[in-house]
Amino acid sequence: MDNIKLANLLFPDVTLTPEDLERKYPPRNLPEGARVTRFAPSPTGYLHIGGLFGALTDVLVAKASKGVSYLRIEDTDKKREIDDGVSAIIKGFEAFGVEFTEGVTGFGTEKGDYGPYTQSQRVFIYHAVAKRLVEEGKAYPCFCSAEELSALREQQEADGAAIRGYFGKYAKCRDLSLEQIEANLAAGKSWVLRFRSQGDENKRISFEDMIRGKIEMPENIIDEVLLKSDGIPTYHFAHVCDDHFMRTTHVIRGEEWLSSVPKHIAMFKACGYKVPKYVHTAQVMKLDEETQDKRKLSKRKDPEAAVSYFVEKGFPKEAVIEYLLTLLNSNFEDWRRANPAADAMDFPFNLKKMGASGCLFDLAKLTDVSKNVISKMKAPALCARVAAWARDYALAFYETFTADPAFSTAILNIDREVPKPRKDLAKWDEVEDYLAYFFAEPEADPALLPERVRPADARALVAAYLPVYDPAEDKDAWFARLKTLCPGLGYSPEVKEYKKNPEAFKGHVGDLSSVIRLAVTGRTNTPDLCTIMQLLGKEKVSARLNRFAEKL
RNA sequence: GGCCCGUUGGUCAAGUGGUUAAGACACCGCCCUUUCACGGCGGUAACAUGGGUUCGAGUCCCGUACGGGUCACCA
Repeated sequence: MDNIKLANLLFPDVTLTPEDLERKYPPRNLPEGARVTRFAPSPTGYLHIGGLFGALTDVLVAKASKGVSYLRIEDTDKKREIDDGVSAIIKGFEAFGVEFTEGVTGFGTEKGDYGPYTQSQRVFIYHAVAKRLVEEGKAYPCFCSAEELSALREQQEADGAAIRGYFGKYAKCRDLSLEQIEANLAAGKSWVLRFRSQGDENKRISFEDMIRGKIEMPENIIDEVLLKSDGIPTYHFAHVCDDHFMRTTHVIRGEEWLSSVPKHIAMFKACGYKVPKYVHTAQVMKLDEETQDKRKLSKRKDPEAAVSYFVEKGFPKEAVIEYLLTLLNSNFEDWRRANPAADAMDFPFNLKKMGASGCLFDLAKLTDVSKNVISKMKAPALCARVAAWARDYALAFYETFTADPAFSTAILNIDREVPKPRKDLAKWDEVEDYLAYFFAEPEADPALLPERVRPADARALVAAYLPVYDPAEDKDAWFARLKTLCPGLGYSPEVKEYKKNPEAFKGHVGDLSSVIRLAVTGRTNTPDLCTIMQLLGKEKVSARLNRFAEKL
């Protein structure tokens, strides 16, 4: 068999050589130990939480080693591709502030010297490498139809074959003569290019996974498809060519790829390329409500699988990132405690600390992380974030919230910027309800009156309080004032006193403040009531107190 | 079915042959407190299972169970 002749027959127009490519994409000039990572999604749908998880790993690993991370679009499956797939991915990363040093930056735009970063634009590279492989007898054309291949599969299943696929005696086209190939080509038969595996099923190959350690598997013996009949490479071949010429040092990907590593190593070696380090990460799972089993987060069944879910709910991007980081490296929380103000992206990420088993996505924990993140924000920044979210997802609220920015900032500033700030808010979609009583008179329900306060007592309190109510009083004066009313109403001005001698009083000053809180806000719990009343103003407060008294 | 990965409290997890088996979330209790939060203190709760190896095993080896992945001209 004249391989050179075959190569020219298959790739008549390809003149570029792998050597040209080596010159075009030279080894990167990076400091010792710098890692080059890539995130390589297919534009087949929205950005998935698992995708964010993986991308974060890539970015952090590169950053911690002063290396490079890049975004490569793997659009080799035209059938599954969706129209705005690329922008969905880019937008997803933008929403969470994840930035790569290189690669695709938008629809049709990219940065970096190792491009193009979109696989459909790299066909010239795959073909140059493929041609060389044919010249060296390491790849061959296969003319089998889809029907023939599925027949083969059924046959193997019937035989109970341990290994299934296109290999050895099943590989009909592996040893076609040049004449047969020429005839097939002349007949216009479509073909794929297959890898001519040199593997031995009785031999084992071992490699090192940075998370799982040494892994041993049988050698690959399958003649995997390198180029599909449309000339576009399969994932496997694109992975080998791209990660070599983009000079990737660490291939970080989901564990679903673990079983194809022997295949990939064989291909790297056949091409004469150095095999990259492999890192197979565990999947993000969730607890299935029906079966109560852990299972992979599914795009179809789980709305929270899409990163857009968190954007819509209004989780601050920092919170989602922080939470993901706690899953990624469990010492993140310790680091955060030691570096409360540091940028999460400066966390010294350690691949070896990644868990090997799948973790459950825990919304309760995310909520906790988020409350902490929000509690540290200053009111003006918080206001801007709430407004930006509301403009997109709660327009009516946006109007009322932004009508008086100074007021909005002031009400969000209550009990904020103090040593122990409140942690009431976990996400932006809670803000509207949280602040509702500032923008509209609440419907105070008399049933929510404290146990120790009967309607008549509440009415008496309002009657006594209104004449002495002075909105100019500060918190201490405000409370002292309330205490002066207590004896006349049968309540104790001191809680301790009441506790010592409960029979002597109807209740204590706290019960009375609860009545005012209920009348003014409709709630049984709020931030500092005195400040709330000051911001509301005397007119509204008085009106609310009166209205409440009438209802009793 | 073959091959591979995984399994420490409800959840995320420290842990690399000798620990009273950390910590965080959730839950419960107490304290603080004008409410509620916050904060503080405390509590319930775990090495899937059976065999080895060893003076000693969550840690090493083998089997079993359960979960996951993979076996496409999808990634």
